[in-house]
Amino acid sequence: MSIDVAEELRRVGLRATVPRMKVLSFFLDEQQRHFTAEDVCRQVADEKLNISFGSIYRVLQQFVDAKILRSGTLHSTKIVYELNNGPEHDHAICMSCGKIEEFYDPVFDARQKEIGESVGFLVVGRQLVLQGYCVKCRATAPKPTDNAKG
Amino acid sequence: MSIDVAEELRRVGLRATVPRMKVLSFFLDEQQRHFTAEDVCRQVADEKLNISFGSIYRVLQQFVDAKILRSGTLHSTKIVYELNNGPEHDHAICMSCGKIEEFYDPVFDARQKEIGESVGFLVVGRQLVLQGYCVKCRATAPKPTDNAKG
DNA sequence: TTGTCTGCAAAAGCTTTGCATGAAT
DNA sequence: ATTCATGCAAAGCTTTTGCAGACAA
Repeated sequence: MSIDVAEELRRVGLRATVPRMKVLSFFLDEQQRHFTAEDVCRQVADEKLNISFGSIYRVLQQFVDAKILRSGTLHSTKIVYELNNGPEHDHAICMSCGKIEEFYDPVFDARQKEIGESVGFLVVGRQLVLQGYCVKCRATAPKPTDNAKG
Repeated sequence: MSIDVAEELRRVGLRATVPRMKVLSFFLDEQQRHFTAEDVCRQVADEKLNISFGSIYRVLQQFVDAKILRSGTLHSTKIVYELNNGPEHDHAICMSCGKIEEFYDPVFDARQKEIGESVGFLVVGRQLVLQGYCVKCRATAPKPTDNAKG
């Protein structure tokens, strides 16, 4: 795994340092896809290796610039990072357990262009997060009152 | 104007204090609709009256709780507040000048429910911001390269 | 009077940055 | 050897909170 990530790093013009390789390996290995800087720092540093918060933030931002990662905000104001592989998508987040589902809907793409035109905007992107309750949380605590907007 | 806001405040169970009346009056008077706490503090305090940041934040949050205001994040990570009047809507923001347009689209409402079902979520709300360029900025600096996601 | 609110200032939470040491090429 | 990256710690920025004095009812 080390060789792969080292080459990938050099490919995008970054030196193959330990923190960078650890962070990239972490994203490539995990089943989960969405992590905050704190998540990454905790997971990457636990193996007796100390990697500072400053480096984590710097590396994550460099990876976003290099299109290795994408960043955004989902739950709170914390920045969430995910691998920039696979197709464009939006997110649905469970307000009870935090579970995140990704989805892609062509209807949104089409409508956002039309809506932009109706208000005189050339739309080039969007930030869309659906808030709700996943199957499991609906079963255990079905409380579909109106918590959020919409 | 003072009488109105004082009564409105008491109606929602809040004492009619100077900071609260000033803040509410500010939102009611302005043509613009979207303000950060810093915006409000700057605008409300300039008239020789000193209102602290602490109070601004407390009052804004109380107004959100009382359904007088709505809050969310549009541009940055700063919280943006708007009057909770008129219908539900989403926002389009110009990435060049910051201009904000509000819109409502029933297609989104319908689709978000269907999408939720397809991933097993009961969707109760959403956070949607379209990013683009307004008419004016398209005219002066038409640079529709791919800055943002989508 | 009584309970609430304010201004001040300090703290909290997340992220960024300066700097000297240390590592990659 | 040179250039760049790291760890540490301090600062930045937005928002929250504790507290004593002040105000609304």
